[in-house]
Amino acid sequence: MAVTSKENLQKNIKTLKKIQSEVQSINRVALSVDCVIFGFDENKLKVLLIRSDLKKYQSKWSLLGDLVKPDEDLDTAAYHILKQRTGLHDVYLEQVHTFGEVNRHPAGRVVTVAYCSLINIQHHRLKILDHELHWHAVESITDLAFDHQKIFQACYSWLQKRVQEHPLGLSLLPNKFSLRELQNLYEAILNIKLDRRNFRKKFFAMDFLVDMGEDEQNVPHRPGRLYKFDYEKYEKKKKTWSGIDF
Amino acid sequence: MAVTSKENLQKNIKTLKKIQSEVQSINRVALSVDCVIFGFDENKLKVLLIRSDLKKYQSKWSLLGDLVKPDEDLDTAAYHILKQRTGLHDVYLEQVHTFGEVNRHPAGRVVTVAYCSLINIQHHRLKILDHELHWHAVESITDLAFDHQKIFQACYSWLQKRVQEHPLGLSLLPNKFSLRELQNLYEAILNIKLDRRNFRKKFFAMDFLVDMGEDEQNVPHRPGRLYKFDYEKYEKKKKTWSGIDF
DNA sequence: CCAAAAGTGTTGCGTGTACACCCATGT
DNA sequence: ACATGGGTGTACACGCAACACTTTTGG
Repeated sequence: MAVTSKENLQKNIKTLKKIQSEVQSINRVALSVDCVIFGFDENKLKVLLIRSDLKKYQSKWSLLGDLVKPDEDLDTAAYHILKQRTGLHDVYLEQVHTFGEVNRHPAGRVVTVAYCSLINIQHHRLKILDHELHWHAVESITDLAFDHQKIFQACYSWLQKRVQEHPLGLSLLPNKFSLRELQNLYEAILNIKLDRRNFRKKFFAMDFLVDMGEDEQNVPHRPGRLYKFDYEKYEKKKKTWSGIDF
Repeated sequence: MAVTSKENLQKNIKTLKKIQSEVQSINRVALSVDCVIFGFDENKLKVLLIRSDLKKYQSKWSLLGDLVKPDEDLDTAAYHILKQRTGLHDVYLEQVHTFGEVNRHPAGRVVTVAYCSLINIQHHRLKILDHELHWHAVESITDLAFDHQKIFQACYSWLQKRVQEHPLGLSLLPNKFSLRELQNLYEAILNIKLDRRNFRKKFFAMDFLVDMGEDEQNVPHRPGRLYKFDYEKYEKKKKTWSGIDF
């Protein structure tokens, strides 16, 4: 028993050393995060891009990304990019997928973790921090640098799916919004037309909208009511079972 | 014009070199994949685990994983593990999430990409390749090594959600199965009871089940019909819009 | 008073759910 | 014959989709 224990111990120390040396030696890759940052403006869904600085991709736009430092969590790295590029810190951010094809990057093996972020574009307007940054309508995005087109597409599809089952889309709107704005948002993200009355009924039936007692200002027609979303109520009531449905 | 172009070229070469050196130098981490391999047996959902070989976690079980080699795609690395540990190659495999907390692994910074895999446990029975491998019922999984409990939980939750909107669960059954088996599978994954008649109606209405013209064998009661799933038909008919529903 | 968008209800249809009886097989 | 689970149908409730008119505001 004692012997077995001692043998085990030595064996385990050996195994740990082996793994440590593997970890520290050749089996390493560069790791980056790339953020697909969505905004909503002029009734269009937009994405924030930066002009690529590599010759090979000179005329192309790319996602906002950076290498992950060895002492930095992935989520933290993604937040840093958001903060650095938009000046915003209170944003919706969620990991979507990791892209690790061997030859996806011209500078060597770089595995990248893609994050999807949703920001309120009005807030961002006040702090343009970089002249190489621009908002692009999603329909116009056709030819990004590296494999960023693929990453963008994955995040966009992810958003279209996710927005139907989770109220994350509201992060794209101001805190107070009209039902028209909300509907425009869904129509823009999903690229469909929705019936105004049914949309309204739907959201009121969910019972997560709080009447702010205020109306729109400066519109050339009858002003709409403003609402906010009650996230607390949502968290309590959110469903777990919605039925099998392929 | 020519000057500008030349300047650009030199600037770009410089930038590329800078990035390359960053990629090749300190900013590197070890990368692994971990597979949460689900099986279905005795009407229970099970997970394939291996006895951890590190002292600190001596008595604990862990997920099947390995370091990603510098010239290996992520998906490929996951497939290798499946192949190596189960002998199976034709399995359902999908990336779920990447875990990158700085201190998640005792051997140093290791970022891991979690994959969820579904295998037909009957097939696997024939090829037990490693005596340290065991199937565990999901309810009994409470204390895995490292952060594997968290990874497992993420994959299990992912599966519970995904199985409601995609027929991936059928990968856990034999090619021919009875409706009872299918229902047991869903009840096990979702941990709920379902009405037999409504379940039946639901699946027949989807119209993806093909009657094999055969019945169960060796059951101590009336044998049930056997069906297979028509994946081709599913691929054509699968829905894209199911409505906003939080 | 005109334009433009807000606000409001009803009806039909399809889908989910609850529920009970007869049938086929092995023992 | 009996025990066990297979196989079927109906009725009700609810949610979604289709659809038109009146109201409020600014110009």
